[in-house]
Amino acid sequence: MERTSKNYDFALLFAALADRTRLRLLNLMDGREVCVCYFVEILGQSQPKVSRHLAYLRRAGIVAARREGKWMHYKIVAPTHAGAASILRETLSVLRQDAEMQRDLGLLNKACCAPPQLTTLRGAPAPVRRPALLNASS
Amino acid sequence: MERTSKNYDFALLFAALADRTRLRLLNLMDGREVCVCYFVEILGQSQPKVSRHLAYLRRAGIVAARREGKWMHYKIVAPTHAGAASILRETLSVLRQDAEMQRDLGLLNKACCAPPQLTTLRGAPAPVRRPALLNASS
DNA sequence: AGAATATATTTGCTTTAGCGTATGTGAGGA
DNA sequence: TCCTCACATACGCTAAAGCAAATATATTCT
Repeated sequence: MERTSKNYDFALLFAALADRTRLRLLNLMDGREVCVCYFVEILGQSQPKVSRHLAYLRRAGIVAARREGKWMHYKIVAPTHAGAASILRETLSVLRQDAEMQRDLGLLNKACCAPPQLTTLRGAPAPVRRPALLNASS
Repeated sequence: MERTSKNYDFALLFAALADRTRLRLLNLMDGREVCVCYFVEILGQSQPKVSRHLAYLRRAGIVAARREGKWMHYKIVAPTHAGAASILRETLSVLRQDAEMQRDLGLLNKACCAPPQLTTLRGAPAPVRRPALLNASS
C-alpha cells in the first residue's frame, strides 16, 4: 500500500515548474482537461513549442495525455509523491493570483463558451471541467 | 503598502529550487542561520561548489548572507511575493519528510552540540536557531 | 487511396547550468 | 607586514534547455 514513492526527485519537479510557458499551461489545466489547440491559441505561441513543453511536463509525471480522434487532451495528474502533490497544489493556487494567468483563463473560458460559429477553432472539443483534478486517483 | 511585488518571476524561484544541492542547503537553513563551513562539512562537497549554489540562492532572493569575522552565515529570507513565500514554506515543510534531509539535519545538530574539542570545525560559530525564520520581516 | 488536420518529434543552433580547478578577497593572527 | 583561514569568484569545459524551422505520425475526410 505504498502511496508515496521513496527518494522522490524534487529537483525534477521544480525543473518542470521552472519555465513560464509551462506554468501557464499548468494554470490552464487547473481543474480541467484541455485540448492542445486551445493552448496554442491562448498562449499565442508556436504549436511545436507548446507540444515540447507539454512533453516535458509529461516526462516529469505532472500531466497525462488522452487522445480523442485527432485531438490530444492534457490534464494534471497528482505526482506519485504526496509531498510533491501538495507542492504542486500550492503552486497552482498561487498562480491563480497572477494577472497573466487570470487573463489566460479568461481567454479559455471565452473560447469554450462562445457559440461554435464564432469560435476560431471550429469543431475542437471543449475543455471538460472536473471538480478536483489533483485529488483524482490518476 | 505594497507587500507583494507585481509580476513576480515564479520560474526564477523554481529554477532556484531545481537542484538537489540547493534543496539540501535550504533544508539545513530551515529555522536557523548556518555558517558556510557546516554546509561544506555536512554535504561533503567542495567549498566552491557550495559557495556557488549559495550565490545562486542569494541572487534568487531566497537567502541572505551575514559576515561575522572570517565566517559567513546564511539564512532563508521570505521572497518579496507572498505567494512565492508560501510555496517556499510548503517546500521546506515537505523536504523535512525526506530521508536525506533528515540525515543532514542530524549531522548539523550533532556538529553544533558536540563539545568544541570533539568537533572537527574548532572555533566555528554554532548555528543560531530562530523561531520562525520565514515569517521574520527580512 | 490520397488529401487535410492536429499534434509530435527531429535538427541545428544558441544560451545557460553545473562541475572541478585555480585564483582572488577580506579578516585575524604572528 | 606577512601568513593563514574562510569564503567568493573566474576560467575552461561539458551537458542540457530552449527556440525556430522542418519533418514525421496518426486520424479523419473525401
